Amino acid sequence: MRRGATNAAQTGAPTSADVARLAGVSPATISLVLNGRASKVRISDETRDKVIAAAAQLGYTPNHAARSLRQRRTNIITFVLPTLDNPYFSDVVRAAQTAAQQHGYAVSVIPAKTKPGEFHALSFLQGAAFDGIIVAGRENCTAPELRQLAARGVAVVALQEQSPDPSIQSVSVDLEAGGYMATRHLIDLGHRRIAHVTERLHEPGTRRDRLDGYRRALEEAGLAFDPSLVLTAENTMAGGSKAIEQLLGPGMQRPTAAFMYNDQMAVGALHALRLHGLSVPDDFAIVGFDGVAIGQFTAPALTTIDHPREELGRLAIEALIGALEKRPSDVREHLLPVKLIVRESCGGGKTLLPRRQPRTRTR
Amino acid sequence: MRRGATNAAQTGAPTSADVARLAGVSPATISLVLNGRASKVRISDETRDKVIAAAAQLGYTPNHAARSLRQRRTNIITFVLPTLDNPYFSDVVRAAQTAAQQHGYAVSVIPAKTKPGEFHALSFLQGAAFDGIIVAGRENCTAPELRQLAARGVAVVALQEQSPDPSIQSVSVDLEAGGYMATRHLIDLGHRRIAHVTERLHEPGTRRDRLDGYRRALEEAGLAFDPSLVLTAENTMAGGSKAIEQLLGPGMQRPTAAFMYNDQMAVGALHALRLHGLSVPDDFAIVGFDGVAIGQFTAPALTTIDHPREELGRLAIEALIGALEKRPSDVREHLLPVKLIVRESCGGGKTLLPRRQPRTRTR
DNA sequence: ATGAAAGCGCTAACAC
DNA sequence: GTGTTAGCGCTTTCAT
Repeated sequence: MRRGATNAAQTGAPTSADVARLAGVSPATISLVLNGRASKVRISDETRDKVIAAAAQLGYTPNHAARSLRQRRTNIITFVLPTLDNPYFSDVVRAAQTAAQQHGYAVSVIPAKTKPGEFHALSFLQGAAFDGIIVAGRENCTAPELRQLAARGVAVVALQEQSPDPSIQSVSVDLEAGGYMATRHLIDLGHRRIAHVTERLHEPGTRRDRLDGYRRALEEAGLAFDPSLVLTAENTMAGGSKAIEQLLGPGMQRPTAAFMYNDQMAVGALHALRLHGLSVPDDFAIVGFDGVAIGQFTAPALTTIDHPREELGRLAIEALIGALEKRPSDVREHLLPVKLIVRESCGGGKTLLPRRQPRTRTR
Repeated sequence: MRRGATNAAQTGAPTSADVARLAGVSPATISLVLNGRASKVRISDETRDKVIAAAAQLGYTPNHAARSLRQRRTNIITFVLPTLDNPYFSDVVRAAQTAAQQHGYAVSVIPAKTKPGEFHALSFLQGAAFDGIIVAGRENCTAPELRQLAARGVAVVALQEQSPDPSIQSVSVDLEAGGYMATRHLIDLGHRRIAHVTERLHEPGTRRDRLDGYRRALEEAGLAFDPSLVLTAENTMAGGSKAIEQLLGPGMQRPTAAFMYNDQMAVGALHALRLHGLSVPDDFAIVGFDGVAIGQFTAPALTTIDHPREELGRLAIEALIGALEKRPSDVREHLLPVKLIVRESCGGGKTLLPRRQPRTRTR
């Protein structure tokens, strides 16, 4: 039996044909009107109003899959994050979402931690239910799947990593400068044994990093680089705490300060120091990295390196949409500046004058 | 000119027809093999291998839009969160993702804060690029769009809220019990003026809440409910901080303890108390709510009400997939228990015995 | 100014 | 066992 009946009975959702029938026009007209192409003087006001009324009456919404199939685009941009734990990305994604919406794109987030050895978490993305993808996390950024996606025409932007593939853009903050500023701040405050706690990563980085800045600052001050002062730990508060435990353990020639991978790990560090009865900043100084909200609420408040997180998100979206809409850009890599925020965890920010101001933006 | 040429040239992605041509079979066979329906003795091993080889050679991946259109399903479940800020959801989503993957679904997250008055942030979801949706946040849960989605056949699960629509399931933790336990704990510790700081929400709740538990505990202890002790604030650390400021302001008959909406706001509370030179727990006690990681790292560590966040995520997915696959369930609402975790922010958890143990799970 | 028709890439029914 | 065919719901020439 041929069924001319409305599809709504089967799926619960009215189709453009349903609307067309109700309005007494063809499906093509529905499309024209609802996509605003009616403005090109093509559809009469009368028809337009009929269509809009019919669509409203039926509660019609275009089928996403059909539209994507036909147009070869989804208007969705996906953000791949290693974890939802870190409020850092919350700020980045929020700004990205705002920017994306202005261009007619929706943003969705997929938490995916690519584990070394295991199959890459990104493989399921191949279906490409999105037009573009912004990837954070070193392991995710270096996944071979990304290059495949790029080869298929999906626009790809890597956060904080540089890809050998020229079609993959990157948007980053200047981690090296941040590492330098953090370490330099501690040196200026008189510290000579300065530890650096970093994230345990299983892929080699592609860009100059916190550690490079740390080394540059030491070198500049004529301090020897001591590998035993560089620890890796899990990127969590507990990880930061453990690293400090280790630093304070027996047999260690204790540092007097630590530059932590991020504010989250710095919170853990403060905790460990407290447990050891050490006062911050009097007995031990801590510098964080990121500038996320929590740093203002710790005791003591965190001195940290602030990232322009909103700008990072906005820029990532703009780079992505540029690529998507084939506006060729000569800029393959965007590098954003960071700035030192002096709070309490290193002490006397206001009394001791730094010898010179590292490059930074000031409000 | 008719083009029989491979589509790969146009989009960068090979189609099933391309694979079929290379393997010397029909597109239907490709589908059969690649979807594992070959196991039904229908395809010869030889053909199967040819197909697999051809697909691998081309790097073929099925087009998501086409497949969704044909099958009327996407295998994607979307999580709508009011914000990515709160690590609470990080735990929930992680567990949900694990559970979903076991059933062959991918999870994506959309941060959407429905603002009262403004148009509902969920409206853009109408396209339904997903099979089911799990919604958190009161404003999101009460959005009329949800009922439309449900009517269209999208499975919907609300977190912490009950919908009048019977097709919308709910998965919640027992907030009322948590409120009771938190308040009761403070009462048992000798507090008589106990404040409650809650989130500023613009929609009426649909379920018994922290506040109800708070009132029940007061009542049971013969303490009068004092509306001036119940404050609303923004659900952030800063919001918690401000609320406490207000409580300590001039002209206030100060409480000696506060039960905070969640751990995040409790962190802000600790900060404000510190600024006022009050010692926690000696001068003022704080109970949090949630049990997120940060509570272990504050000074003092937070006494809190722990939620089974993993179970919440897992259950939400299972309820959703049950609905999706039309396994009818008589359970429309799932209620999960909470438990008190005594740390430092209320003092003497170990010395003072609660008069009776509220219902809770113990590990 | 509008309609007819083709087709995006896939899969489910039905032939053979 | 495998190929043929139809069609999911939409948009987009092209005709009228």
